[in-house]
Amino acid sequence: MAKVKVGIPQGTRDFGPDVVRKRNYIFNTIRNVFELYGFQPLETPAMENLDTLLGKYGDEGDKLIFKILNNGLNDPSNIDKAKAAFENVLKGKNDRDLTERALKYDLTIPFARYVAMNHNQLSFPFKRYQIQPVWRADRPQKGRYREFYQCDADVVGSNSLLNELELALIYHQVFNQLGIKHYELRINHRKILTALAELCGGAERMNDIAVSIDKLDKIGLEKVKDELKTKGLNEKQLGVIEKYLGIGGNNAEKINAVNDLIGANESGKKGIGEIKYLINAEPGPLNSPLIIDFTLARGLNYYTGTIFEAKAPPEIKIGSIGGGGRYDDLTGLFGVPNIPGVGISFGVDRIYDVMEELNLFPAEVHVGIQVLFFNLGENESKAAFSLMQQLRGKNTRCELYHENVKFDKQFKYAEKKNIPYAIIIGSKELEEKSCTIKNLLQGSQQTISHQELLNYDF
RNA sequence: GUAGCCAUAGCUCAGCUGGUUAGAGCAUCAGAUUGUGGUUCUGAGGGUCGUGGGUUCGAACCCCAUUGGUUACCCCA
Repeated sequence: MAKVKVGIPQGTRDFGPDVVRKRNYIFNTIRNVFELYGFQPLETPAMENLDTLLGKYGDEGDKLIFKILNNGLNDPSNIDKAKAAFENVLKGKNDRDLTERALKYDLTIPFARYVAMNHNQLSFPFKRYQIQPVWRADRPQKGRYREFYQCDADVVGSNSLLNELELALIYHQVFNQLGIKHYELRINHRKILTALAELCGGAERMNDIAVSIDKLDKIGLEKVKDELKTKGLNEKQLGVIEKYLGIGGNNAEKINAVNDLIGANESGKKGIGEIKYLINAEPGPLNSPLIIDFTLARGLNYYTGTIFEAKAPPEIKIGSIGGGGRYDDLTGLFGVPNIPGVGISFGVDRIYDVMEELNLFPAEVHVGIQVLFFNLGENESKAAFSLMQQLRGKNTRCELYHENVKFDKQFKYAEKKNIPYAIIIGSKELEEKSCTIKNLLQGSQQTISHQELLNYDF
């Protein structure tokens, strides 16, 4: 027997039964909270037209889009076109004659595309949630996969800050229900970053500046300044940056400090006002760990307002487990202007890793089958089968062992599959129309009638 | 795209500065135990040491290439 080499693509994973159960536990928790807040489900295709995705995630993002090769390239009548297209691609361009579809990179842009296509039928504000896989052609490493799930909730067609507030509360509620303590929900505002950029030579510098200051806690102040110097900032501008990065203290102190620095700027004023609203409006009961972090930038360049980032507990070096923000005009990219929106996303795969490391999955997650009927022969198993079907009718998950083998084996099977109850019907029980029920966790057993079994509380 | 580390039984790994026939634990199967598991004991199967080449009297070990995995940078969930 030759060993066939089998495998799955880099950065993808199979999920065995135990893992799927645990993942579903996370999905269900998130879905329930989304529904509680009035969001409705939506699904979009795995692939989109390449044009829909390109240019939405920045240059780095574009490189990470998985492109799908067109079919029919070997058709003789297309062969010259295909060759020319390939030449184009080698030069770093995209060519529709070679690839015109791509796997989706996130859920937000496909959602914007959906809203643009259906804005006449939708009633606004439109609140949707979406739980689907996305694909990125990244190098896999810890907490980073090429196929992973996002759980998004977005509201479009509303400028109200109430939406931001609700989305922040969703973060709290989901993480609390999952038992994840010590996570951080950091917020910032793109307009504050814009104001900073305007003080440092122009709004168009915002992305450069944001990318650099985002690295503060990783590489330190001096290196951030070095990096910005090479990007063309002068000493005076670096001074402003240094002051900005030096802002510390609690949320109120941070707001005062940033107000001194950029409060005179129009964008700055607006951004600060909105952040202030969120900090003060935040209801007390959840005792939120809402943290203002002026270095928070977030890469996706469609954000224009508040930005969120949910960070894993610091003892787990996995970074961000969710993120989101406000975008003024996402559908404008698809020809439908003036539909503002705001949304958040949960990274389920990373949340899973966090929960696994912190041992947060409840034991009940693992219980699949509740009852195993032992197989003790043809007539015995007939009786067992009939009882089993009645139990199934009462919504009890059960199974009959598939062949008549030694007890030993049947017990071990039950143990391995975490089945809490075994039901034994042998010749004796068959005769007196009873059955022996054994609690495998406690080791106790009793003989009861069929009727008692059907009313048993598993 | 750049860099480091790893690859030995189904799984986790050991294997001395290169030296006969490559080991352990777990798992699997069989028996002790024909209607009562989880413990224990006994035994068995299972490896062209990722692949290809080179150095050597001799390679799991050294060198080169290649494939796969993993971690970090970039970027990100």
